[in-house]
This record gives sequence, structure tokens and C-alpha cells, in this order.
Amino acid sequence: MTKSKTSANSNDGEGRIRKENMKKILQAAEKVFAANGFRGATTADIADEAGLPKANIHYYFGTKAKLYRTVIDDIVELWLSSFREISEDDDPASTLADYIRAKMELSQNRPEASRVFANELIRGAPRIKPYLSGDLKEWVDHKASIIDKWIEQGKIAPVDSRKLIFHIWAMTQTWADFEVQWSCILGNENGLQQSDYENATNAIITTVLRTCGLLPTPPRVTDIELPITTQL
Amino acid sequence: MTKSKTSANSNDGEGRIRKENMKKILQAAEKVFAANGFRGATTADIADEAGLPKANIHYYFGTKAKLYRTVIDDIVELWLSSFREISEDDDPASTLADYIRAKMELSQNRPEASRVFANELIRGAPRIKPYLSGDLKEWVDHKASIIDKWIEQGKIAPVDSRKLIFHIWAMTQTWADFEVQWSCILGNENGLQQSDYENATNAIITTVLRTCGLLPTPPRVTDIELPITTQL
DNA sequence: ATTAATCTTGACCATTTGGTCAGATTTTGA
DNA sequence: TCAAAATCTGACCAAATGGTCAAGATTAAT
Repeated sequence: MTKSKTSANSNDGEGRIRKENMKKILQAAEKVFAANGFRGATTADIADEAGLPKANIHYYFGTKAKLYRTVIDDIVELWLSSFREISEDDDPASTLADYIRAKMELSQNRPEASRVFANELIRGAPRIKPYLSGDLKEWVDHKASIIDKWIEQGKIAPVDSRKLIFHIWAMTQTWADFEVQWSCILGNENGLQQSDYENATNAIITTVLRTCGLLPTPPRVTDIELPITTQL
Repeated sequence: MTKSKTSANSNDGEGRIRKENMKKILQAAEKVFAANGFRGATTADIADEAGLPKANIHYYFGTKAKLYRTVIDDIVELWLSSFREISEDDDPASTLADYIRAKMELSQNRPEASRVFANELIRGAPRIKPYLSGDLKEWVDHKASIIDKWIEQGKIAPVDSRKLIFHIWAMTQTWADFEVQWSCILGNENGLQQSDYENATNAIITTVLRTCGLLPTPPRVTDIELPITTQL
């Protein structure tokens, strides 16, 4: 009735404390799960990383398994939502290049998310198989069908569309998952530089566009369709 | 002095029992470490997998860390030894194709080895950084220099040789590390088929050769050298 | 100011974990 | 055959782990 003083001087939401702490915990959890996998991560580590007592983690999330589940679900949502819709009328070259850039930005800005996911996959995806066979499969099927249409329309060279998608993922995610390997080999033990990501992005775009016959590169090239010739 | 009866009826080595058990344990350890990472793996799991009591594992390897170290070292040795030497006089197309095939065979036949390594890298490679910056960097530097010579000689199109190697690794190893993801998306929840590996191998070879301007594909192509054009 | 709801936290517990050990068993070598 | 060397293993331990809880502290709402 009486206009309560605040309740939200800037409407930053009900349960302010709750929201803030859950966020802190989720960020810490992503980091620790990325670095140790589900079994290797400890709630004590997560609590330390979040700067909260361990009991607090359980107050908000119940069990380690539920916390992990939340982290994974957030990542999946990020994954699926962060790429624009595409259609068969889009320009293949710029669409593919944009997609590769977006994935590389994720690798650079959210490497831990990528690693949590990688950990889960390496273990055989015990807790996300349904998602792989469901939403993710649908997503890939849909994108692949568009690529196939591009091929039919003679817009790009014949390629195995699903494998093209897989290999784009492999090349982009490797820069997050195995960052340490690439930085060591490039002679930078302290991590990759901005320029490394830029070069890598360009290299991947080049590879994918050449694969699709979209870059007038090595020897000159024009746009014709021809039978898929793969064997050496 | 007296010619001892056997000591090895078929010379399968001194310490037969020792050798056999260590092998059993190492195989079990590779599996368990691959599936759980170092911290997530338990010596009890490894013992079960090996069919031996836990104390036996410690009898042969001392600590979990030493066992892990041995597993990693074996994998590194396998890695570095399983590709033939190459020289600038070799034919680029067949050399690259052979290399990709060899890597894919490793992915198919020793997926757990690949996953142990992947686990280690995701964690920031705490125990193998020296190897990454040492032997592995040298290996890559050497191969990259040969690719660069091919470019100079006009045998292949201009490419970023190190990134080419990285991306070959990424594309080939993803079929071991993330097998479950690809099989789910391809609609085969029970794992990949022989034909999947074959198709993937061909897709990767195609991609790499097109990247290097070595496949007369999309639109027809002849073998000329031209300036590096990478930006979209 | 008061009270209900929310949040905080040290202490605690049962289970799991890496690792040890001493005594028993098997293998080896002459 | 027989003793030394190697192997085996159940029982055990201290530390770490996921999780609980009850009592206090803080915040929110009137």
C-alpha cells in the first residue's frame, strides 16, 4: 500500500543478492569445471573461486550435479542462440565467413565455456546425449540442408555439408580448447595474442571458402559445378 | 653355467609377469584417464579395469601421478614416431594426404590416447608444457619449414603453414575426441562407422588440398602460383 | 520498530580417495 | 629341491570430498 521506499532503486530485480551470488558461483563453476571436468572439480574449489564459503554453494544449487547441469544448460543456450538464422537466399561466402568469425569470437571470449563442453564430450557426453541427438542434430540438419541447396543451385562447389560444419567447429574450437598447445608451439608460452586469433580466423575462412570454391585463389577459378572428386 | 632350462622358451623377455601386468595396467589407465582426466580418475577404477587389486597398481607404478606420466609419455612417443619423415622434394599432395590418413587412423584406432592428450591440454597442460614448447614445437617448426619451401617453389598455393598443420590436427583429432558428438548428429548413437571415418578422411583431404590449390576441383584449376589472398 | 524471509557460515558427518604394509603366494635360478 | 626374488593382496590409514545443519546475521516489508 504505502509506496515502499525502494524495493529496487533501479529495478535490478527481485532477489538481488540471490542473483548476484548465483552469477558469481556460475562463473566460478564454469572456470573450475573447464579446468577439471565434472569429477575432478570440487565444490571447495568452486567456493574459493567464487569467494564464498562452501555451504553457500549448496544453499543456492543443492548439489554439485545440479550446479554442473545449470552450467551446461547455460552454455548450450549461448551456443545455439549466438548465430543468426540463415537461409538459402543468403550469400554463401559472407554467411560462412560471418559464422566462422562468430565462432572464433566465442572461442576467444568464452574459452572456458568451450572447454566445459569439450570435457563433457570427451567423457562420452553422459549427461547431454539427448541434447546432441535432439536440438543439436536438428540445428546441424537444418544448416546442412541450406548448404546442400547452395550446392544444388551451383552457388558453391560440391562438399559434404555436415562434415564441413563439423570441421568448422573443430578448427574454431581448437583455438579455445587447446589454446595452450598452439601458444606453446607459436613460441608464446603465456597465451595467444589478438593477432593470433585474427590470423587463425583468416586461415579458417580461407580454407573453408577454398573448399567451397568461393575464393579465386590458388590458380584462378570460376564458378561452375562439377562432380565431387575427393579421392586422391 | 648350466644351461638354464628356459628363462624364455620364446624369449618374450625378462620379467614376463611384470611386463604383462604393466601392459594391462597401462591400457586400463589410458582408458580411465581418457574418460575422467587425471583428477577424475581413481586408482580403484584403473585397478578394476585392469582386473587387478588396487595395491597391485601401486606395486608397479608407485603413485597415480607416476602412472599418468608413463601413460602420457607413451602417447607422446606414439605421436611423434608414427609419421614418416618428409622432405621438400616429396610430392605435396600425396605427402599431405598420407599424413592426414595416418592421423585419422590414429584417431580411429587409438581414440583414448587422443583423449588423454586432449584432457591434458584442456587443463592447460600442467605436466607437459615443456614437451609442447620443446619437441613438439620443433616438430612443427620443421614440418612448417618444408611446407614453406613448397610454397617458395610454387608447388602449392600460399598458406599459413603452421595454421595448416594446426587445422589438420584439429580436424583429424576431433573424430577421436568428440566422437560421441559426431555420431549423435549423424544419427548413430552407438558410435561411428568405418564409412564415417572414410568419408571424413576424404573430406579433410579435399579441404586441405583445395586450400593448397592442389585439387583441380570446384571450378577447374591449373597449377600456378599467385599472391596470398586471405582477407574476405 | 518489528517480524518474516532470506542469507551466511563454522562445525560436523559419512564416504571416497591415494597410498601403505606385512604377511602370504608364486616364480625363478641353480 | 630349495632358497631368494618377485609378486600378490586384504586390511588399514589419513586426507579430501560432497553434503548437512542449526544457529546467527542481514535484508525486506509494513
